[in-house]
Amino acid sequence: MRTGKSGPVTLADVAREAGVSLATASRVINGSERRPAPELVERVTRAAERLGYSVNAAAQAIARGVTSVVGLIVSDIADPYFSSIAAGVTEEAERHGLLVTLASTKGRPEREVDYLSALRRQRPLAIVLAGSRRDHPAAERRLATELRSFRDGGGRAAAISQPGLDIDTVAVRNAEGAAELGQALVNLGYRRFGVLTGPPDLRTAVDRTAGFAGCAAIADFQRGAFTRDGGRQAARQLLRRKPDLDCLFAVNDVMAIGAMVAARELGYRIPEDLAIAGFDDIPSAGDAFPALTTVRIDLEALGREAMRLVLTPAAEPRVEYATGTVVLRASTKR
Amino acid sequence: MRTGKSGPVTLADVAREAGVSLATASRVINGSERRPAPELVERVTRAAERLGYSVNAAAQAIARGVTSVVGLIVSDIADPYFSSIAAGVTEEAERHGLLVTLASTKGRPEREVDYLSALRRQRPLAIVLAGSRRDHPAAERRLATELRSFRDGGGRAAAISQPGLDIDTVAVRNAEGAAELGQALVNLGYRRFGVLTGPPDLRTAVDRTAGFAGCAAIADFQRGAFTRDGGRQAARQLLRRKPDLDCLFAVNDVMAIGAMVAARELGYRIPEDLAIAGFDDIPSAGDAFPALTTVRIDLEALGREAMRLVLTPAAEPRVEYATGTVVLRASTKR
DNA sequence: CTATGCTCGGAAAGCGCTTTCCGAACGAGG
DNA sequence: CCTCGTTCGGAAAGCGCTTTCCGAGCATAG
Repeated sequence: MRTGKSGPVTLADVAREAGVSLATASRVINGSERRPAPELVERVTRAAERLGYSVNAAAQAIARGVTSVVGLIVSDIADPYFSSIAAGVTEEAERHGLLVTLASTKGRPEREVDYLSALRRQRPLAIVLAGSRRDHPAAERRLATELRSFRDGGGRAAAISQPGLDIDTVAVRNAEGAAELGQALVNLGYRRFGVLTGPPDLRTAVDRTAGFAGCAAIADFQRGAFTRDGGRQAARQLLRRKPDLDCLFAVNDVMAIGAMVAARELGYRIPEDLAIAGFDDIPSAGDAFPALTTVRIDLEALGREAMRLVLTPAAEPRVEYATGTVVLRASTKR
Repeated sequence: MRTGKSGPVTLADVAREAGVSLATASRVINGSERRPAPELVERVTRAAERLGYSVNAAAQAIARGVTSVVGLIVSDIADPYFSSIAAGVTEEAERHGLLVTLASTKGRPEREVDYLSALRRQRPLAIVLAGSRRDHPAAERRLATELRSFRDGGGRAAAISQPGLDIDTVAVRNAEGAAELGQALVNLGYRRFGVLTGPPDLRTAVDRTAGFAGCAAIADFQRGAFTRDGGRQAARQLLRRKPDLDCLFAVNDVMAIGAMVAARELGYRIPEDLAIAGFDDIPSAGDAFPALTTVRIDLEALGREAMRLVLTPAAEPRVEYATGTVVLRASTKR
């Protein structure tokens, strides 16, 4: 099909093929204000098709001064929590004809900054930060600096999860959700609670623990990584130490699922011997057996909402709160 | 910090600030062959930092003729199967300093083409197609055309899953894996098999069904969507029709998990009354209760391998096969 | 001390597009 | 029949970079 010079077909090629000027070709292809005569439109369209032309987004971006991509930074795209958020973000992006460039930091705050600056180079319309906020002052400061430069240059950014970054934020009422859950479990008659807390520098984890502690008397804590295996190990240690707990609260669902595995390995029946509850309501929470009691957060909505915020500029950073709802399932049946 | 004109800081701004020419600034920033004198490097670096400069990737792409992004098309990023693949792709991309632009088609073949052409505009170094191949001749033809233009223009592409697209492919030995699983289940003593097949136009689903059927006598089939709910509904219908099956094979894990839910709703104990097996070994398969027997595919490796293939150009399209290994777990314990 | 060969900054061309501006062509109004 | 106002195609400038090319300055060899 293509002959001669290599590399992608350019608009100039199309114009030549159609026997019109570059300007006319451009006007046809990008549907500008000025619509050339029907016959020319036809010729150009045909030529473009014949050559398999695809506009060069980079050139367009540079000429127009805006791109049509948004950046998304998550901690781990394989984690259902983040992949659900990503689904919401991509869905809303698509609705606006935008492409999403994804970065997965694997939880390391330094990488978050690196990725932010890599994304910044793409001059995205907006950047959504969905990585978990950690108490890591140095990284946080670098992040803020980078973010400021980005916004000074006309970029827009939003965060999902904790507020505190001085940008549009969709925050989760972690403490409140955990408190409600704690209350519900107390109402169910549980008394000897064990809590599997996440990393101490992870604000989400800390807030959930605190909220829960406000409503339910906690017999013991055990820290663990924010992952399935973290939950499993933490539960194992905790149950070894305090075998007579009657309910375990893991600060997120993936930990809770790990905890279920551990509890069963130690011979507990769930929920008869030990109840377990989580937080987030990731898709597999409802499929676990017994189905996991948790605090439902509409994760896709979080993603969609962050996109919406970031695409409707405002003078001041806004913070929206998503509240979770307690979902009692079989893992805490009495 | 910034004064005067708006928009992001440009290299020209940096050069002016540092009192050097554009050329020198460029040489310092992008680390070209020619290293300017230390003093100038210092001045430029300082100026860039002071201004919060971030190179414009689009301009760079256009000047250099290559970008540093790769495109990834999946069916549904919220599905653990695809998010695991995405994790592999992003991991390998990062290792090469590349950014990943993600598109989620929600299973509609037409959208796959749309996204492909949208991605093509970004002139990515490579595009990885991880959407499921369907028998949808029209869409497939458009896809092939688009793909050809992309490659004619110097782009590289790879597919994950089925071969047949005339590009580098990482394929899964679906039939073989399913056959091995069938054999293993027969060895375990199961005899009355029910199969939950996916959509009839989905090659992956068809191949797995066929492979399984080659080794195990199938009492009945039931078609269903390739999702959790599809599995649940299909299982429900099938079990209503043939209540005395002793083992259900769902052509993927998410369907199998849905089937578990349905079976339990109908009063079956698993695995005592009914065994269940899936395919893929998504992360939650091992966490299900009872843990799900399945065919393990290293999904992240699929993603990594596809990236590797696509980044090491070859004259002819290559096809690599990933073979699954049967993992017997509690859901088929005898 | 001159000829030769470097090294190193900077001017400028060029990447693929968009958009402004200009001038030609044409229709309508007087 | 002329003028004015439109419409429309094309030339060219410009977007932010990279890179080639040139010329100045310097060290070394003869």
